[in-house]
Amino acid sequence: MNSDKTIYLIDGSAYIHRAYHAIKSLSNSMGLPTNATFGFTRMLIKLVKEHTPEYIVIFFDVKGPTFRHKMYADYKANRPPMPEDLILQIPYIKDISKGFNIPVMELEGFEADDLIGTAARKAEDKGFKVVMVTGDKDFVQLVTEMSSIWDPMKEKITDADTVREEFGLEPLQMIDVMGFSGDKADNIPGVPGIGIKTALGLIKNFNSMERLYEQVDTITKKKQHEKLVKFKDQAFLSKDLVTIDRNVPFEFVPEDYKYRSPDNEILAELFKELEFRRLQQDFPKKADLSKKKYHGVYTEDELSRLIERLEASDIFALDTETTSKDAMQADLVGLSFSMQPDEAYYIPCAHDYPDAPEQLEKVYVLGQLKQLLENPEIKKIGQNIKYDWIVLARHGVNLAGVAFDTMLASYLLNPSKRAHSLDQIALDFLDHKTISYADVIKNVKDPKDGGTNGFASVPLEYGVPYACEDADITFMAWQVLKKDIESAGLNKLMDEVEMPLVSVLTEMEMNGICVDIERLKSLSTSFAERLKLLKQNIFSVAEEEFNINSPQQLGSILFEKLNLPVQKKTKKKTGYSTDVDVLKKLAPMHELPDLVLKYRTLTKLKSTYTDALLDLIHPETGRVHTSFNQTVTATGRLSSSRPNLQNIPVRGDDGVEIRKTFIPRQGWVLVSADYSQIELRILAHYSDDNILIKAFLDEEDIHTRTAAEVFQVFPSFITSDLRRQAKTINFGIIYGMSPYGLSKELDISRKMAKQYIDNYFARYKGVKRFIDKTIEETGKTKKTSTLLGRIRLLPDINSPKKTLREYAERTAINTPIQGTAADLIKLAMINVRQGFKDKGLKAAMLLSVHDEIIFETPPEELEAAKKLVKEIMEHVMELKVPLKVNIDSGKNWAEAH
DNA sequence: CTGCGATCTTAA
DNA sequence: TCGTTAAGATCGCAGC
Repeated sequence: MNSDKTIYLIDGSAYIHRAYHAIKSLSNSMGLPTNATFGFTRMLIKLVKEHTPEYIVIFFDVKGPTFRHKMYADYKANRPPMPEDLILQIPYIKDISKGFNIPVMELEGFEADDLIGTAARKAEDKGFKVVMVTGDKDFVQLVTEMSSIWDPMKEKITDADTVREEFGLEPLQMIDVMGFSGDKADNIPGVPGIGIKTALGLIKNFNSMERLYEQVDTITKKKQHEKLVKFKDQAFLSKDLVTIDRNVPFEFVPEDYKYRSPDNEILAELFKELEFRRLQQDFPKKADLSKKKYHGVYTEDELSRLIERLEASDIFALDTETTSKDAMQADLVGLSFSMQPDEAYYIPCAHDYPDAPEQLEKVYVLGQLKQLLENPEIKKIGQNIKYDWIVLARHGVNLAGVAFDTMLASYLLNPSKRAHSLDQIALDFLDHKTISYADVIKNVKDPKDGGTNGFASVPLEYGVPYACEDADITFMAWQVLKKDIESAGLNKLMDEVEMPLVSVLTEMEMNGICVDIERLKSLSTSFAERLKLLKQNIFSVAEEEFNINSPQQLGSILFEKLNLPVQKKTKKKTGYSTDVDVLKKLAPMHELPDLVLKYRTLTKLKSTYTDALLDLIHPETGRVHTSFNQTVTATGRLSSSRPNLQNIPVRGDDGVEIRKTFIPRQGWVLVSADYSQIELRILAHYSDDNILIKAFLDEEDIHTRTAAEVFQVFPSFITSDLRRQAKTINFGIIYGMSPYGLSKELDISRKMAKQYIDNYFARYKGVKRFIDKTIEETGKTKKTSTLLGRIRLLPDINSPKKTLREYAERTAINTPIQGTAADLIKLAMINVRQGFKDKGLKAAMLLSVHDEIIFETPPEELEAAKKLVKEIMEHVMELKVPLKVNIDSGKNWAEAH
């Protein structure tokens, strides 16, 4: 007997349907839906990882009628046909199964249930233990002492004892129960009025359907007796329908189902096409490490030979290894280079661990490399080169000749991707799985003893191949990416905007901005005092102490203790919403909501701005050095982090107090230049709308103009409230707002909101045309683009799912507008920096906040700098309407803005 | 203790 | 179901 052998029988059809409905939206950049495929794959991975089965087989339903349809014409009659976007995924799901090396069984005229029932019986006969992998409750009848059910998604195991415990019956009796109760989903009628509860009771009393009918007259409940008698035939028919056929004619040869490990080659290929990035990493194609020529450079002789080779090549990839991810804090521990595929060099110069080999001095290495690195004629390739640029600059080397950044290239090709790391690029563009940093750092000896010092603590037998690979992959990725960039028509944007911007951002990050530390500290204390009072006040009003920061606890106080009316549930309907809108609505009814609102704004300001800012002041420069990310946003904007200086408060007295803590360096002036109505001007340009264009040419107030058009009132009669409403409409248009959204924002009826929008489009006909045309065009190309040719892929633009499609439509409108604004300000930053240099001005650019550039200048050059910046920004590109820049200066950011 | 999703708030 | 793009704090839960 081989009773220790276990076979897994997988209900494939059930899983693909479940995954399809559980995962709302997922598709690759080609628009191929992948939600069911992904869910199915995740289930298989879980199965294979957690259970390591010895025998395994997947079953699928076959399209078309089964023997049950012959018994009962209406079987599954209320089932809608399989959705189009699921049918498309079936071939991939079968391919995935093949990739896992799991055999697939299907048979015309039978459902997966019957095949599994039969297979289970035959396997039991041969002495196997059986695990049926499914989430379908119909399978309970197949459970025996040898066979159980496992639902990997709910982590639930159902064996014979569980069935007895849960239902109080033997598994086989569940057939009779279901015969009575029927099944809505499969259109099995059962006996009307008898549900699962009643049916369970009946079978507990009578043991089976047959026995029940033998003694049917002993049933005392009149109504129930009547129904049972009347629907007797239907009950037996239902029982037959729910009975899983355990005698389907097919061969069962266990040896055919013996499990082999997955075929990574096939899976890697599939995952790549489907764009399952996380999974792709788990099933890598094997790299051929043997052909790699990676070298450590330890002697003066080796270094000079390497430099000769680098000087002789037109272009090479470089990478730095350091002690920190923060470029402003990192110490250099080594450099790697690659000038041809599969070959790379690492020069360690500060690795420090017990028994570390002797290395070249850092100062010596940089001294030798300086000329090469600062030579603009010899081109350099990097991955996130801004990082290396800053690190090297802090070590006295000013990089020149930077020609290509692989991270930027990956971003331009598809800005919606979450990751543009070298690991991801290697997978996406080279089909290569890199050595993981986690694996390398694992080899650090005695991590507890004295703590690690980042890459400096990595032993060189691991450090050299890792560092070499970085340079090697960067070089090889460049070869692929430069071609992709060219064929996508992105080379101009790359060469004239993104690459030149890197050096501008490098300078800005190194400049940093000065903050008034004393002022910030006293602001923090004053916030703390006010918070203490507020907190006491809140607790006394609530008559109990609780965590005000917890929406959950706040919700139970507001809506359960105080019984205030619930306004809305949270997104995932897990609880009551307590956001600003809700609290504002509740404010007139009770004292508490308003206090909480005040508490919220104050804690936000204190924790996110005052306290966090103090923590991020650089120990040496005494300034705050944000990092600008060039590859995050889907539209082409920059983002800023640690700290995020793009969302420093501007509204409210306390916000202004925070802005006042940003100051120029001693004796200088802070200047802020911002584009006026940049997005609406871009809309005017794109749409060629007469009214919009005229309004900007005449320098009208655009929101007043819109109010006049939409509300049919002369501009001189527009009140500030009407102007406010028009402003909301103007922004709503840019974001593709619906009548519902507008009604909520303006607190008016939906009908009224629709009227406003209709009025808007009736007047601004060009805007309407632009929107329609853009959506139509995007439907064909599946992407939108900005004036400078930046693209964003929109695979869902023709999706049959309304929410997905409409979201894609909104982004198809918004991205060209927001993205073109981003193009403009990026160009402006490049030109302004160049302008300062050309005119010999000392002014230094510090920040950029979407439509605003902030710089500092000595006061004697203030007027010249302002004039230059305004001139450059306003003429960075010629649109159909003029660009307008407001520029102001002061002794802090609040004054300048 | 760490990671992660959900909720909430800040900006343009 | 219902307006775009971001970063970040905190809570509360799951898993180690």
